[in-house]
Amino acid sequence: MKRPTIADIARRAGVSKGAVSYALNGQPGVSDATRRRVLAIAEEIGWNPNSAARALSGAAAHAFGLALRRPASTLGLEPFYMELISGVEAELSARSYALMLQVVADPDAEIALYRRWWGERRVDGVLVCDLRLDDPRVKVLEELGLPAVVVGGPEGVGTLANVWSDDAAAVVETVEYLVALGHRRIARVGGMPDLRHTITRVEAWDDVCRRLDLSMAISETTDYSGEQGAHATRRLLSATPRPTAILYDNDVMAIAGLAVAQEMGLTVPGDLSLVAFDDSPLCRLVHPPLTALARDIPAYGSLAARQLLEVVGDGAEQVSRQADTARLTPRGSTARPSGEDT
Amino acid sequence: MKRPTIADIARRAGVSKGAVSYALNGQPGVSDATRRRVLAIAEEIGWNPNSAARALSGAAAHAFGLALRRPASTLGLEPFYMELISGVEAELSARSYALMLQVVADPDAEIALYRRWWGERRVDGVLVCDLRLDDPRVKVLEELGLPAVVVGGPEGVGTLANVWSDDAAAVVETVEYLVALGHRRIARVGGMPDLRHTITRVEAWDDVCRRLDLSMAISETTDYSGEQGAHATRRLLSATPRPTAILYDNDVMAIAGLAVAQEMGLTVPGDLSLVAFDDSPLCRLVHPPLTALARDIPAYGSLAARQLLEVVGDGAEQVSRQADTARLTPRGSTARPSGEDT
DNA sequence: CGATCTTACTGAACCGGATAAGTAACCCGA
DNA sequence: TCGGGTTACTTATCCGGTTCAGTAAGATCG
Repeated sequence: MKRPTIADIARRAGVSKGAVSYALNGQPGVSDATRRRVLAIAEEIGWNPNSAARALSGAAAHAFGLALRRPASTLGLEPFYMELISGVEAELSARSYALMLQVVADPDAEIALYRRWWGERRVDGVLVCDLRLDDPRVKVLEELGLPAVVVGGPEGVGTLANVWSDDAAAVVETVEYLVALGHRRIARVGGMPDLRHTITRVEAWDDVCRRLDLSMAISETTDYSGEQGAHATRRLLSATPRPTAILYDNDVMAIAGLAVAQEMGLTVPGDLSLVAFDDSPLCRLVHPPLTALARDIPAYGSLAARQLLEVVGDGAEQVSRQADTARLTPRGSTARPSGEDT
Repeated sequence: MKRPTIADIARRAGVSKGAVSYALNGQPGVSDATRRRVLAIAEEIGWNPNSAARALSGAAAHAFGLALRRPASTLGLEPFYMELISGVEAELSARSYALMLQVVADPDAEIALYRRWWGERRVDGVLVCDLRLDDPRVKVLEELGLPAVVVGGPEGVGTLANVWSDDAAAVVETVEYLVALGHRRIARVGGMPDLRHTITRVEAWDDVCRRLDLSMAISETTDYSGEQGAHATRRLLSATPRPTAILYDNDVMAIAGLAVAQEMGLTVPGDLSLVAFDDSPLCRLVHPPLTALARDIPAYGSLAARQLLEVVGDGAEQVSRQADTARLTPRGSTARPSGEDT
């Protein structure tokens, strides 16, 4: 029952601990015969290297950290994180890297967690999500020298590496598409206003709406929850005249918006067109299926993981890498506005 | 930049490493004055215990493991895991325990992962989900002596601790409710047939349907995906006569089923009543909102985490603890069947 | 006042690997 | 046949904590 160590292997093989270590790590210094014997014994008694002992001898922790600052409820609902994690995992598990996950309550707790993880040498690097304006985490990570990859940017990441996708282009494409369909009164239900990517989207939205000279272009902000999405939709649809199209910052709010529209007796897409930022299978499951700005989020996570592996590996200087821009995927929730509204 | 060790503290404080260790751990053997001095220095130079060194001296890894065997796509969609994780985290992060997450491809990979985690002393215990019939993981964990808590059961968990909820009672309650509303032809779209909890639900379903002598009681099995849920629904609704109510084994399939019904021109709940097992905010967001068997999944995760802490803590013998039974939460998707169907 | 007990430490071993330095044994060429 | 190089090891040290066995100095007490 006691877990075997290299000393056990050494005793059985009749050689020293050092020789066993060389044999197991493919280092030169032992004969092929001895190496085979050692490996066979290790296999036989089910030996695994004690990661603590390895780490103590200066090796890497072979683990990355990911702190999530969202309440439990939101976490469960939004597919984004889970998809991101599965993408990260795809990259890491192939390399036997572990992912340490922790939910934190606030920015201070997150920073304390980074200090602890790094101090305890539990992780070799971290992934940072939900970049904010003047995000204090960036400076702390730089000071600590803790390798990190920011999922977001490219602005405001300091000297940290990052991966990002061009949300501005996606917003512009969507608005142009809606306008091409004939919409002139459009609205937007956005996420939390202090998040970097929300700011990027708002700016792109304002620019393109001004450029196309739309008669109505309202932006609302929410906390990404279905409740607030529904509430914002209700407010928007109670206005006179009401918008003929709404762009949501995530799929959960778009689905909530769809339910509100149906409940208010509006037909989608006849009376109202809806577009969701981020596409999850949910968008295809509701009726009508939602037009969405699809991003391959697992791929985004994989890219971030690969980048972090690189940063940790060769201590590369800052690298900024761009993921694919969200693809506008028209489905049943968008159409030209009905005549009276045009 | 170099991370400080207790040797650094010892040098500064002018005492030995041993004294510093006693001081930092609240052990007797140092005077209050020295203890305060040591703690102040530790604080000042930003010392954190090296977890590897601690673990090497026989301490716990202060981490639990969770292996997920689902493809990336399903993981992102189903809120269950993320909610479970957030519940687990709520318990663990308060105790500075970390959660190691890894996605695995198949049962063998999962077992190999347990061996590795335990051998490398990376985790103090694991949470096991998706218990199957004759699940090979149980025996391996028992043999390894790796502390574990099965989320499921109570049958088939061997000598492992477990937490479970009474799905059979929930199924019975739901069927009785539908029958009380006047339904006599009901169907069920279930999850993967080799999962323990699916078997439990099927048996309860068969029993109660036989007892109530229903004229139609079909069970379909799926892989929990929205696609298969939609497909099963299409098949069920194409039958003559068709069922007037369907119980789904998760919310994703129920939402897919709702979309299928609407697409086939059936009104919900007029022509068809729907009930979802597991309630996520999604059920409230679609129109009509879905009647659901609500479980507090974060609480379920917390319970499992607390149990694992106990098992690890005092090496308690087998404990089986029951979580709350799913509560039937009627919403807009269930009603008495329209006259012709009764 | 000397024996004993307590307090507050020090020094060293230990955990399980990695690794540098040391050491036999053997081979090769001059 | 001897020096030099290689091979195949062994020995010892290190990583950063924990912990146990000392050990001085001071307090307590008969």
